[in-house]
Amino acid sequence: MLSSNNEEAGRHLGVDGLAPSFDPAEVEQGLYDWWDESGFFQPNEDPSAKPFVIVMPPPNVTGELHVGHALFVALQDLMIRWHRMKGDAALWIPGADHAGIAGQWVVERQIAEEGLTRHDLGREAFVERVWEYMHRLRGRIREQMRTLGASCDWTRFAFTMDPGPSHAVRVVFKHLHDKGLIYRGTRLISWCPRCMTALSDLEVVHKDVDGHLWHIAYPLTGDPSRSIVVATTRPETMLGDSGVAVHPDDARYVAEVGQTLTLPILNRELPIFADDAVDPAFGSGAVKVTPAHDPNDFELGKRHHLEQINILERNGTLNQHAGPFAGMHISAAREAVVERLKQDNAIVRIEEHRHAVGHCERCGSVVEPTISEQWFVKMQPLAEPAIKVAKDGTVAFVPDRFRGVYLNWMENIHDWCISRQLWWGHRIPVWYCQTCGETTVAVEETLDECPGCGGHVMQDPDVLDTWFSSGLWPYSTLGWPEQTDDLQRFYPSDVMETGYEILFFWVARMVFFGIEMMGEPPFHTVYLHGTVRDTEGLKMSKTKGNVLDPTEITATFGSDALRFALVTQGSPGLDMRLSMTLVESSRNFINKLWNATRFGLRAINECEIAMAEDGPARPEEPASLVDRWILSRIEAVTVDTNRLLDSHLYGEAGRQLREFVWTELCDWYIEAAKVRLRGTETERQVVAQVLAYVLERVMRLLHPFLPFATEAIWQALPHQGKSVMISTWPVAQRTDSDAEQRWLRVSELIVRIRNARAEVGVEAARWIPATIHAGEFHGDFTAVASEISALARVDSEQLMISNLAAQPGESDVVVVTDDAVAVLPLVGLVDLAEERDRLQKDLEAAELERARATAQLSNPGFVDKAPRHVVDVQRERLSAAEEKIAVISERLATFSV
RNA sequence: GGGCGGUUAGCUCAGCUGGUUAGAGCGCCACGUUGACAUCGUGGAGGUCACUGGUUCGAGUCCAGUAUCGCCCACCA
Repeated sequence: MLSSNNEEAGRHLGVDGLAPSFDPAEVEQGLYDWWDESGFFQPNEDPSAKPFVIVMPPPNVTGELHVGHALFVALQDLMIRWHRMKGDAALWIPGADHAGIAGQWVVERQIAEEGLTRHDLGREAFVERVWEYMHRLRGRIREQMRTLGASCDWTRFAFTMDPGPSHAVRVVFKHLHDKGLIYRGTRLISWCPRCMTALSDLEVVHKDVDGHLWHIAYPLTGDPSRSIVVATTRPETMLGDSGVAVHPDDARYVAEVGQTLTLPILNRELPIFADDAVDPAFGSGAVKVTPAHDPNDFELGKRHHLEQINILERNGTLNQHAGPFAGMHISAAREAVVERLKQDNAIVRIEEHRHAVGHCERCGSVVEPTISEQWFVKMQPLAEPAIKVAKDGTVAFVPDRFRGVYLNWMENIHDWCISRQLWWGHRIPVWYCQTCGETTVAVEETLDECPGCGGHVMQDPDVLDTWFSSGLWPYSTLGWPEQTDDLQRFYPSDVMETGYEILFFWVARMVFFGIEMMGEPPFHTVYLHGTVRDTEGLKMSKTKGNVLDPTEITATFGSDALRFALVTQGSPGLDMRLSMTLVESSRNFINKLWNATRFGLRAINECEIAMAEDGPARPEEPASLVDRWILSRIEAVTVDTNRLLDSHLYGEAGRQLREFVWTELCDWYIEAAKVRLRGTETERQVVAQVLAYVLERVMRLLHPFLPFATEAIWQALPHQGKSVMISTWPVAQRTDSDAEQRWLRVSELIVRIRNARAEVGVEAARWIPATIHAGEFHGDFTAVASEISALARVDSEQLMISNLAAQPGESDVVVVTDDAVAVLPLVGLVDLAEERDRLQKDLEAAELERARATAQLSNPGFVDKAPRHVVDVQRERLSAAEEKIAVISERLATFSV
């Protein structure tokens, strides 16, 4: 019976040794709770420990988690577990986001099913409903995170709408307001008529749509028989026109500048004026100017003191300024206006025209630019230091190309519209006195009276853009503005790991807010992952119905399998496709690891291998070349893993570990171990020690990738350690490249013998005799004769290793490697002609090899300029090929046919 | 309009500072139950590294250009 020495963990794990095959449900059962209850998720309190902090991108509390969340959990948990094992005070702060506009929308849709709107409920009751929803979902999201194994510190869980972060929002608002960086202004903003709120530039997504360019004739007031033709893609906005602009040098219109036109339908008089901004080559060269509904025209109108005529109501219907069209929704107005213009013969021409139209990021409605009084953050002063830290590398990007993307955005930034006409979110902390008219910005949640005159105050009805509060996340979660111990110790954080799609929304804003409020950026590294797509490469979305539920995958294959698939499939900054076969093959790998340990454990327990608390000792005097080889390899892999993790190449590190376990440990070492365990007691001891050492090391290296499985397996090993997650991260011992090279010769010979057996058609189960002529490496081959015998299925009684030239007989198969010749007497099996063909193929390969090496070496530039070791490799290659050719040729010569 | 990325085996992707015969998983073919694993083993087939130039002794890797797919940014009405 295989049993665990760690009763506590064993009890929680329900693991009593390792079952015959890996069962994710069994393994993950209760393990997370045990970790959590043991306090392993909280940062190391040792004051000398270096903090390593990741602030989790708070998922929106608007739905279940999807595989995109599983990806960030996998990557962040990997980094956190790795640093925790390195002895750092690793802190991963979990949280959730109230998701302003998205959150409100979800609940609005829910009550719509009851036939209600938010106005039927009223603000207070509606907000109450949203809170209920969020409370319910919050727990669900937390459960899913736990299922995924996220080792975040739940005692520090934060929600954007909680009192602490909300207070931080008000303090920042007041700070920026007092500094003049937040202002209220009447400006042209993007308005979603469906959500009935202002949006920031980022919340407007531009889509190219096929439209038309309408050419409309505006008659001259002074001479209605003549007209100027303007071109527009949005004819309905003509209702708000207050001028027509032409280029100052445009000869066609130079005479008309200063005159006026009569606006069709409404008969308003419009001045004709000149401005450099007009492109004479586009359309008719004359542009209608609608200052209240077009960003360009807004600027133009300001320069030329034009009237701003707002034709829109908040809900997207046209107001009294639209004359006969008042009350109509703007989406219907285009057709109506065009129809009317046609009747009036004002339409001169209609062209096909493809152009970009802004849509609401959340609901997809066409966004209307409109003039409105809103709150803004003045960006220029905040952007400057945020540009500097990206340029000088204070904040690094992985992959680095996102630095440019970030800078391009920061350098062309516009002021940020932060007020939203919603009910769900942080209320703007501004109070207006009904008596004296004074405006007060308060950090308190409520203000009872006007601090100036004691009059009655009313709070601004609007709420803040949800990204305002997320932007403060790296310190609002640590108790700021109180100078808490957490804040002292854990700000700034280290790595910001998130999707590239929120680089501007979130990352950029955290940077400038962090510098402004805390005096330094909130992290030194931004690691950006890609989007998880479906098997077809399509983005997952609820409407497409191709969203994968991580908990379903987890239930079948386990969290580790999903995480390993996500981590090893991806590369920083690139999208990836996730398929079930990929998750399945990851699960298969875990099963392999599991079973390798089952094999190892038997030897370890039989030999009663002692292990210190933090793992077994490195075997001092390994008996065999295979031992030296695998011990060297595990150290090399340790070096590589460290190097790759340091360079944020997590996927590559995982793939490399998988490769090591499967190919080197299982296919070679364990296979070789099988025969050696039948050997002397000393040999058995060594094998068991090596297995213990390597397996224990592998569990630690893989723990950040496969937290559940490695813990379960590690607990089954006979040591006194408490948990692999708080064991020491491996640092490499010396490697032994001599052993690695020598074993390579042996394994190559074995592969070649197997290959020859297969080609000749020797049954797999059949043991055959062999003579190996090993020249200068004869000693190596002798030392591992039993391994060769077992792995190549050569009868050990009949295996002869000699440094004398082999004397192949008539029906022998001859296998030639760089370092050895194996002669396999296979009487009755060998077809001479086939054998000759086989050798002929080998000969051709060797000749090609020789030709290539010769070509390289006869190139004078190569020998002179290439580094010594590269040239040496070619020389060795040449002499090996020559030797091979000699041996094969000699053998071929004995075939008389 | 500007910027960025992908293009490597049938499929999904690695290939990190240029250096032997370009790798893995899945799929495919042929065998196969040795002290773990059929969620497996052994052997094998399969690639003009999108294309064209260039730099270099040497290019999948660096440079320039082309094609193609995709993404981001952008107030030409």
